[in-house]
Amino acid sequence: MGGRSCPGTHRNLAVPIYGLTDGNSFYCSCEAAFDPKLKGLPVVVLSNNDGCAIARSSAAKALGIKMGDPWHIVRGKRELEHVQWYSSNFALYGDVSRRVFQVLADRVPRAEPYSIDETFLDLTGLPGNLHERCRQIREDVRKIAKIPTCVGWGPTKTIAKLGNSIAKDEPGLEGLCDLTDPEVRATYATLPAGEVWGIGGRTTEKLQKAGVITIADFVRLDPRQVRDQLTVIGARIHAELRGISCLPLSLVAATRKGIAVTRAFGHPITTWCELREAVAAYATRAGEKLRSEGLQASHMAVFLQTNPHKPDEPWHSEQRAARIEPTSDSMALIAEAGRMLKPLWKAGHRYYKAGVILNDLVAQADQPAMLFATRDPVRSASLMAAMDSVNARYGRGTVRPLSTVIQRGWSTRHDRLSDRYTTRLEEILVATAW
DNA sequence: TCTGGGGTCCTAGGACCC
DNA sequence: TCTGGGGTCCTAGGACCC
Repeated sequence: MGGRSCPGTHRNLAVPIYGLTDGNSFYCSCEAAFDPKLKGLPVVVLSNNDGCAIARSSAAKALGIKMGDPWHIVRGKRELEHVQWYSSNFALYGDVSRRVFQVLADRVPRAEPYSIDETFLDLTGLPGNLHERCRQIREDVRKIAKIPTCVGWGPTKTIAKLGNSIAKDEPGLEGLCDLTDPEVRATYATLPAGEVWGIGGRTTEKLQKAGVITIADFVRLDPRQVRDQLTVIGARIHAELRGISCLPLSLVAATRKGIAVTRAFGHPITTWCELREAVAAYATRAGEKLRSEGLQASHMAVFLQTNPHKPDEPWHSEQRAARIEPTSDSMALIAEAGRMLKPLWKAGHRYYKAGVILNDLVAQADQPAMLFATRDPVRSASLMAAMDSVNARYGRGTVRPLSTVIQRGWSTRHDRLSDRYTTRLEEILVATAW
């Protein structure tokens, strides 16, 4: 990696220093934060449907459990009997994430949340010993939010990110890695280029064919060549590794560009009836997400896939997309999704996964009709929580569970479809002509 | 031999990230 | 039997317009 660039132009300005903190095995650490006896044990957090491992504690990693391992295979192994496994609880992880961010934001001039477990920090011009400062921040997060982290820092975000991953891999560094010094960076330039943030599998392959193996090899390339072969994205990474900051800290939370609700069914679906029910539920959920953020969507895509893990069965993946009237009304979304899905569905296929994706989001014009659609006879906690959040936003009683409505014989406020609450999915499907 | 060309909008698809 | 669910950004190419 090269030295710092552009010296002297802004002699009066301090050299920028970016930090990156990252929660170790974040989801597992969240579970352990609420159940301290998990500390040090092999813990695994599973994806939706408990399909595969999406987080492993270090003890679980040591047992050889990999990211994305299908749980039905791993579970059967005798030597893994004592692994503690959890279904994912994203509401919990979101809460912990906000707490961690608050601790960080209170301790640096500027902080940018990057992902559920990562935060970029502005460490520019801080007085005193930076290493000691980062050590203290890390300690505070562990004490207050109960989450172990690593911190890396350097002159650009990409270098900070690299520092963070080095801090994670080298126990001797005690979770801290300072890459502000070009000479220190040079000692890590023998790492594979694929370790760099933004250089994924495809790019690594491409680079290898050109004889580029290590970070040092990559940095040595001619910038124009990088721009030609790897587009502006590659060019930015290349510059950042040479100490030229191209990715500024952004303090305004980016407005969301899209909303996706996609899911594997858990078992193959063959009938139109089952399929429409699943996709109607996704569209309903997508509408809830829109409304909870005060947004409307004016573009929708729907897709349908068979199982990609069955090489002997033919694989189909079909998608349809179209502009729609701006809406956040679940009813309208269900109707649109149905219209798009119908020509995609074919009898005889064993469908594995489907999804509804909303794009071109705009601020909501006015309040849409509320819809509470579920076949679930159980009032699950997540359902009640979703209902509460709608009511908190639009006023008490805007939505209620179906059972309450029936029980009390209420004739309730209307929606666009009929003169009473439409809460049963079957009715919605009939009414929207699926 | 040589088919206008540039701008803009839209979509699909690729690549990467957590 | 059972294999994640979200996101972002960029590019190429077609349609359309002048």
